[in-house]
Amino acid sequence: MDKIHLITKNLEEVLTEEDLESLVRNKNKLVHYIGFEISGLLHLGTGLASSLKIRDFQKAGVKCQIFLADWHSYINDKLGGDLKVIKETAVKYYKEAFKVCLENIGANSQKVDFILGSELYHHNDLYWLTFIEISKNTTLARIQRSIDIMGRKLKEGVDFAKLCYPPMQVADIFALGVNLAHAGLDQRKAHVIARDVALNLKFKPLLDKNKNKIKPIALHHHLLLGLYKPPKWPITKEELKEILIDLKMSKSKPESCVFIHDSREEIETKILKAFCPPQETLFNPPLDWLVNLILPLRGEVKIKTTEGIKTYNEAKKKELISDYEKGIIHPLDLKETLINELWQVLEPIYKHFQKESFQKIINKLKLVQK
RNA sequence: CCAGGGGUGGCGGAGUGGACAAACGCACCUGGCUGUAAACCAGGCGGCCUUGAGCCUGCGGGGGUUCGAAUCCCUCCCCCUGGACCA
Repeated sequence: MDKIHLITKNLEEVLTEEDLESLVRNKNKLVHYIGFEISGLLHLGTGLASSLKIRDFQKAGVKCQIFLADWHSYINDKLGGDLKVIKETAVKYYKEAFKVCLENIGANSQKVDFILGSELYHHNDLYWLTFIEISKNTTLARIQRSIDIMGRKLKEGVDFAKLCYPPMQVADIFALGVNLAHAGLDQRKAHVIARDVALNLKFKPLLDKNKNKIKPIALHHHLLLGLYKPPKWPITKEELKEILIDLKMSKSKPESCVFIHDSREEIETKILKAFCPPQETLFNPPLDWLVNLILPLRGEVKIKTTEGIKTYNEAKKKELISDYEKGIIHPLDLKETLINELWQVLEPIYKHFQKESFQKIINKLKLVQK
């Protein structure tokens, strides 16, 4: 099943493989969606890692949709909690930025549908009915536990609107008729709720081609690591697993991530400063980026090793990691490769946004911290 | 609406009339050491400059008392805990 391979490659988690197989086997129309909050500038994770999978999905014949979650962003106090600014940013910047990213990595942006949350909800009784149905089929405790999907902790005293966010996110999936719900691993809780309530929905359940109720399949891509050293180091594998989501690249920590608009100099500075212990492969941001982003993006990379220049392709991912572990790749050589390769990908995007009209909005968003 | 607790720098958290530009910790920045980063050591960390026992801004907002306020009073806003109200 080549289709399935395309859909699942480089993913961190698929819920569940069996469901996906049966969906494909029965020749159902595959409908994908990935949702984004509207906040600051796009970074590599949002802009490239997500687009990379969209490219794969398109190759597999999947209908792809990007959901611009303006209401969710409003609920989550993004962009100063100003819905007008959020909407404007979604339409004028996010859409454009995603299109550019998609095109630059070889996906077809024309065939991706962009959907604005507020438009989906407008005059849509069925949506709100589904929202209520989802809420009826889950518990307050569960919703409370799931608010980390918005990057928040319950203890910070959330307002009630924030508790509406998870069921809304789940309702989005059903309202859009999505059978392939795609997101970073941090969105797991919402997707699991969606799967748990799916068969109980009456008003707008997700159906297969034979009109049977089905659960949406959750596809979770890897979250690129932030460039900083973890708060605790050294750290055990188990401890790391627990805090991994907190260590993802985050636009609220500009030095932890690379934005799709960063100049070559900015990229260089950030990556050279990145945490990168020799021979460490468990938590090593530059190695992580190279393996999980650059390799799939570029197909192959050349790196200086003590055994001369070596070429690694996607199939040699494990070899690259083990070579680093053996110490035949020096951290600085790894970083230099990463910088060069990353710039190959980002330069056209960088140039595209040099136009004055974009610079204005980019500079505005640069000042935004959340 | 009531009662109690609270709002201090990027974060956590001291300070409760003068020695506070505000302890301490974390984060961050610079330099040294490493073929990267980390660790470690030294320094910095509100702003300004003519770098000074200098000036300005500053402890939720506004007003006041005082020679002097983050610290006292008034008032408003917001957060937390419980209660009341409503059913």
